[in-house]
Amino acid sequence: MENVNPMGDPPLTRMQRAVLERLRDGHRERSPPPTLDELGRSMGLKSRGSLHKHVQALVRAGLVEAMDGRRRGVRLRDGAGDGDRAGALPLLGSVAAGRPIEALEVPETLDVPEALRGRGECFVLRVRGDSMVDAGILDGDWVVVESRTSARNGEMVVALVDDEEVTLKRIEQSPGRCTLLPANPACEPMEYAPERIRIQGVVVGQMRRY
Amino acid sequence: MENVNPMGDPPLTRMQRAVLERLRDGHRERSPPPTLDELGRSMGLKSRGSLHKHVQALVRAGLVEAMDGRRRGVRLRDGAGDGDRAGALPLLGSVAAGRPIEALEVPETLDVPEALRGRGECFVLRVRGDSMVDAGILDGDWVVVESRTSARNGEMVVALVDDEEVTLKRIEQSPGRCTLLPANPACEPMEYAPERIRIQGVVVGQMRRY
DNA sequence: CAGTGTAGAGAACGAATGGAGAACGTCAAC
DNA sequence: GTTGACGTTCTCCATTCGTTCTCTACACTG
Repeated sequence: MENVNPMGDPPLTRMQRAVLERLRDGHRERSPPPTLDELGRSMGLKSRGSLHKHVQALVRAGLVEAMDGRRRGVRLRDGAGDGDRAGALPLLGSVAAGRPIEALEVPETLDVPEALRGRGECFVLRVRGDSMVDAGILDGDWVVVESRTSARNGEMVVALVDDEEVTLKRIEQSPGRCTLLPANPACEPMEYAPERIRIQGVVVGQMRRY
Repeated sequence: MENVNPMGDPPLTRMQRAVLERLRDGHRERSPPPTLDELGRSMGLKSRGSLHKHVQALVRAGLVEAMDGRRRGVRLRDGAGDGDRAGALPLLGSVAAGRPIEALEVPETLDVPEALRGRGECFVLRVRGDSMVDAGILDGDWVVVESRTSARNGEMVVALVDDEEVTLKRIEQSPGRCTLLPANPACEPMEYAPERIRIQGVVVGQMRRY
């Protein structure tokens, strides 16, 4: 009856989740992987045998590495660290002017240095097209976007237009008018009534690989 | 560095990691490589035999140089001294066309994701000026440079001219001629005899903060 | 009530870690 | 050549650790 596929396993029990949270805490604090005794002590438990069963459930769920005599201590698997700021941000897809965001089939993350991030929650988009080429953003570049719903004039934003199209442009807002400015002489500025535009975030960083 | 072991090898044990940390401490203090006795004494151990086993595990993990009768003392391998700075590359200064690299007064490093790096040794430079603006490299950007002494035509290189000036340009090489091409119509291509040019590296990545 | 699931304690087993120390051979210094 | 330092290999021993299992207690459901 052991189902190896994590998607098909029953949901984690309360205790299993508590163990996972404890492990994530330790991971955030950069503690070495705890032995069963250490983990048990930190949770007020006395029996390695009992704890072992909880840990094995997490192993089966793909969240924890399997242990053995040579792999001691309870280690979280990569990606099970619960969005700590260890370096990876979600790559949500690609953005090309006038289209919806092309979501990826498999969720990905991308390492982004702290120096390129904003203070709030960030995500990454891949740029398609050259509408911002004069601002030094080329086709294929990654942009780091801080989730925000407002922006200052001149900031580069990811904007949702009419709840269906997404675009990356510089924004100029005045009462009754919202202008999205490209950085490419071959493209035209676009003007909208403010209620048609929804700012999804502001660009705070950019990266390119050659 | 904990994850530097190839897939399949068990992670370092606690003791092995403690030995590694002790070696890194000595490295930071510029101490000479300790003998097994010295290292053991500094860790409260009495047996060179036991310690030797830990050191050999670090050798197998590629973190420590192999010892023998002539190579005495425990030496960290290059790059193994930097524990928590595994993602950091040296920031060597800034590069503006026609000037020497402006070295920093205090050595700095910069976090650079693996995705932006080349296979070889890399360093980072800050760009000054806009001679490469049409290639999407703006004043203030960081470029990730892989140390190389040769490049293919069309690659962007950091080149030393006449052993004194440094510049960031696209390179075109033919017999008897070496051309450094800007990406800004306000700047002129420069031609040199090949022996006047020394390629310091090739640009493999770029980053910008807003 | 019986059955099921969760959760804990604790015992036992075997493997692995990690230590001490002895012995051997190599190497450099004298 | 001699000597001491040093790396290497090996044996032996103690402890830790993961794993498996049994038993018990509690809560919930039909």
